Amino acid sequence: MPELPEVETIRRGLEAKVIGQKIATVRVWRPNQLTNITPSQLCNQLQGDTIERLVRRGKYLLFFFIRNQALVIHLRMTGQLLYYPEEIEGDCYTRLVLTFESSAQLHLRDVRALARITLLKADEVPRWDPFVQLGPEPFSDAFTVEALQNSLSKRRTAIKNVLLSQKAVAGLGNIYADEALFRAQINPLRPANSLILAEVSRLQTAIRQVLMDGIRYGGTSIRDYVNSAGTPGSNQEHLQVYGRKGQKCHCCGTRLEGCRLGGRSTVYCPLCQPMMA
DNA sequence: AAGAGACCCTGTTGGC
DNA sequence: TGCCAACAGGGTCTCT
Repeated sequence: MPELPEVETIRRGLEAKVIGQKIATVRVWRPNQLTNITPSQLCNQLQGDTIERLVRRGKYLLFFFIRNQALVIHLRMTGQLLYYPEEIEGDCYTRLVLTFESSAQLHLRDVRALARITLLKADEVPRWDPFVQLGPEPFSDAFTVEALQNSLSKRRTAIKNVLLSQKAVAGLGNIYADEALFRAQINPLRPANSLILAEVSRLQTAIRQVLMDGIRYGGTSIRDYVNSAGTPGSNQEHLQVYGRKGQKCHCCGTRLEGCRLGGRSTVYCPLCQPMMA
């Protein structure tokens, strides 16, 4: 559930708290959530190192350390990163705890245990395969109408599948993909390569708008999402289609329809988002 | 090569 | 009321 706006909200909340903090201990409860390292290796590598920078790329959060290391966390569905100024006992869903020398702690809490943790050399990050595959950041200069048009023109599958693939643009998940397509008035089932330039342009703008709104409202809290202080966001109050199947379109009053795409539930307005351009 | 579906996870929900 | 299947979904893997 944490998509770009949620991860960015967490990053902004954590930035002031964790930069300059030195790791005292690391505790791991689920070794299989570590992708490329054992719990004892992770502990040994991070102990005594200091967080220098906090970066978001797509839905990934990267903790860069002084000693050329980067801890990469992907929260997937239910992951939460919670900062505590003093040591505190986690609950049964606590999967990873970083304890700093100040005795502050960062907890990864994750009910479904789908979050993934990777430790890289900082200078290897740009060549890490998942990042090589990742599309442009939606707020970067690289995310142009032309770049999006180019990505979409090669794909015959449904436009929503392409948005979820992270290859045309990074950071959209099920919620913001549905919302962006609604705002751009594009049917999620449309073949990606059938979009005309005006539609691609609307989509590029809509993607930036829905993500910007998501950040402005502190993220979307449907089920599990809270920020690093444990506070929910309010963007769920502003959603136009996600989770509203069968309810009336805020724009035209038509009943919103649902379908499945790429294994994900999808909601759209059949009138505002027609199959033809 | 592209596209579709399974898989990992576990709490919640809906149907019988 | 109780039980169980289906569902939620991001990324990765496998198969066609």
